[in-house]
Amino acid sequence: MPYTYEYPHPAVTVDVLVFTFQAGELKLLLIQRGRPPAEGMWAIPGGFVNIDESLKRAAWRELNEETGVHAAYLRQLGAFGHPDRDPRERIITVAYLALLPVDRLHIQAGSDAMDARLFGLQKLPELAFDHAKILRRAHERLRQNFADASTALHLLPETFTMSQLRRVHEQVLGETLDKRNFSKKMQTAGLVAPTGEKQKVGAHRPAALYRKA
Amino acid sequence: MPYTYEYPHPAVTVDVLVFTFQAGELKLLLIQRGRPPAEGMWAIPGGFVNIDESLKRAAWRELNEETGVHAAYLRQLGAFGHPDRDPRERIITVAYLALLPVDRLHIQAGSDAMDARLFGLQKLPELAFDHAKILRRAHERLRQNFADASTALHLLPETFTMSQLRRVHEQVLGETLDKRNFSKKMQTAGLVAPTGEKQKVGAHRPAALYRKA
DNA sequence: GCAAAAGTGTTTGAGGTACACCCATGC
DNA sequence: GCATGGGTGTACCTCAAACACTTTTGC
Repeated sequence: MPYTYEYPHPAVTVDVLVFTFQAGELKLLLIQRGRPPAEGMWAIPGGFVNIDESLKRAAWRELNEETGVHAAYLRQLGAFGHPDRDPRERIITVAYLALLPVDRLHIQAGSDAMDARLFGLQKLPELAFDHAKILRRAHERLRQNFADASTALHLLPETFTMSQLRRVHEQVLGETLDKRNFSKKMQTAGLVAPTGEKQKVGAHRPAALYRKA
Repeated sequence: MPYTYEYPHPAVTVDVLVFTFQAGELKLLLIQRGRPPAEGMWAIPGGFVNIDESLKRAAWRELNEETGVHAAYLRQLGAFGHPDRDPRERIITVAYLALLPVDRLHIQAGSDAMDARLFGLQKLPELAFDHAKILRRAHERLRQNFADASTALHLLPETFTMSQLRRVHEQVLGETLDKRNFSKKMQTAGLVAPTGEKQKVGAHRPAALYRKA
């Protein structure tokens, strides 16, 4: 108990919103809390920032602990610090946004979690603390970041079909996009290159595969 | 000395980047530090977050202490938390971006400042701590926010000329803009309305005044 | 009258949007 | 053969960009 200060200090955590794209849906990684407060509730994964660790480094550590991932699109979303957002003590959290392809993601429930799962954004459980607010801000931010169309590529595997890429955009923007216009735009923008391969799934014409250009 | 914790806690501050537009230039409010560390150096105004105060509220308090202003455009820029960014102890700061018209700004050097002044962005002194880094991020963010052309209006007084508005944009974007195209865009976007008044200054044709529409 | 900033229209090109039919496959 | 999603081209329109001369004022 040796850490003493002249003035009260808040605790600082990082929370990482891990988004990926699976089964035609944009999904978010949540953990089920294994201890109080909010035990049993679903929450955005995160943890305390070590005293000699940068915020970004703490975010990488948390991301790695939950997913095994070392490299990904990782951006700071912002700080959330309402005085009563956590019942234990004053906790300020810095939220990060991570985008990564589902095939690189190996979900591991951290030591203080009962479970960890991906949830479609339309099928989310009730979230602990102020995490619903953080998620709303993340979603707004995603929409902004998708103005740069290359952002979506971080959510997909090495190769992907044009429909998959289009569905990522559609789900983030919350509107449907024209197939022809979308494909034209991606190609003339030089964002994707055809691999020459095709992907056969289901009772329909195979789809051409593309890679990030 | 009564504040003890089981684990070390960082201190948390808010810093407020106050931008305004004066004498044809985009300016930033800086304070000259009146005590160590970095005594005598110029810095972005800020201070510690009270333990029962939200981040936003702390930012408003700091803004008000330095400028007397209660209402302004105030947005969170982000958190900066390198472990060695302050020599005293681990301090994480949450930076805010404020835009306000110069005629509402009443600069008051806070209690721990020797001086407070506006600086043109091209004529900045060397900044304390990691404040140059924070400023770079603020400038990037300003450029992004100016994609919404109405943002610039927060920097100008109630009435203004088209040239003033154009110069705000030019300085944030770092490029010159075509007079005719700019004026057309502002008016067809419905962002400004002519007041009917004119402003006579200097040996040239008077400029029409506009207000926010 | 001259210097200094304000004011004003037209043309062009690029990119975004709307829109409908045939193709390859599995069952 | 039929259901399913994949793939393709054209016409239109909107908006951004380029561009030069006249006007009003103070000195």
